[in-house]
Amino acid sequence: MQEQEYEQIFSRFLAKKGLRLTLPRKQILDAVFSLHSHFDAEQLFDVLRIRNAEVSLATVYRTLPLLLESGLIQHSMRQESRDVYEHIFGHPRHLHWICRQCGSVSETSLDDIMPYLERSAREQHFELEDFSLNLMGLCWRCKNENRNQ
Amino acid sequence: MQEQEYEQIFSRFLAKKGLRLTLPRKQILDAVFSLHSHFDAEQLFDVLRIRNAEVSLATVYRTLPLLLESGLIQHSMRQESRDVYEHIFGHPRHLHWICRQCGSVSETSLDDIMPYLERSAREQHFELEDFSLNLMGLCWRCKNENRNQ
DNA sequence: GAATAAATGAGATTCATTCTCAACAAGGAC
DNA sequence: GTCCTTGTTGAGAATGAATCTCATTTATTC
Repeated sequence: MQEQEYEQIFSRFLAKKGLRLTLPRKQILDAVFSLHSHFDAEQLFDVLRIRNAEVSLATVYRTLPLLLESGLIQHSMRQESRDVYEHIFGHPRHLHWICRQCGSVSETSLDDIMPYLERSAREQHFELEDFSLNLMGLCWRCKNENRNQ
Repeated sequence: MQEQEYEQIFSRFLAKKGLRLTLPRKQILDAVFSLHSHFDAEQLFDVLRIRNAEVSLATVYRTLPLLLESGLIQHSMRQESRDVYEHIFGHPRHLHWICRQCGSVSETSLDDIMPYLERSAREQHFELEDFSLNLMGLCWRCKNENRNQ
């Protein structure tokens, strides 16, 4: 399965930094990849408890930056004053359309604008590592709802 | 001067909501437009004190959402766990290139990708109100510095 | 099997932001 | 004018996500 792959990636990443893939880290990693949508630290912590993994919230918070740096997850947005992440292993990067009314998040491809961003980065000699492209407004659902009131 | 213009805009916006352009709000508005770069709530508060405006931090925090909603400022990024804003009256919208090492922020035009975003919004019947397009990495300065070490 | 370095949980701490509340204005109705 | 409603403010308390501390445990090396 794919499981081995992300584990290998993380394990190698950690080794390169002189760190180890411990049980808590493995459990956090698995929890992250068991989710197929956005999550924040607290939600991830809940998933871990449901899976009977004895990992503290502190360790969750400590592991997130490592996962970010390894490239396995990305910081995808900030919602309700919480940092929201998603795993991006296998996924292509995408834009987020965030409804300010119902909070729903939908995604679209970045293909059309990626070449432009890359060219722009090259022109400035900027080394692009990460980015967040979030678009806020009203989804069609909420737009219609508001109209009918 | 331009001063009247943003004041009028804000005043009208407030009136539409049954609110008034009070002295503290006027002072905050002027402080915002006296700045020509990004700022957070605390920095804005400092500017107000320097200008001898007796405005509390609470009022600064209360006024920022109003300025946002009026379209006079935008939430441009989050840096060091603080929300960073900038006024956008007269300015065209832009992308932010944020260096993770030195914290510098540079801007480039959105012209090339805006049509795509608008088309994509139309296709989904999404009413676009606001967006943040932030690109993180290393600026050329820090990239060179790292190389020379 | 020391010695060194990394990891962890639990709880305390930080700090940006929001909330509460009492006091104060402004404007309309009469 | 006076009453009444509604908006506004400052000061400080409260919130809560994220980080830090520290004592303890675990792994690795020599």
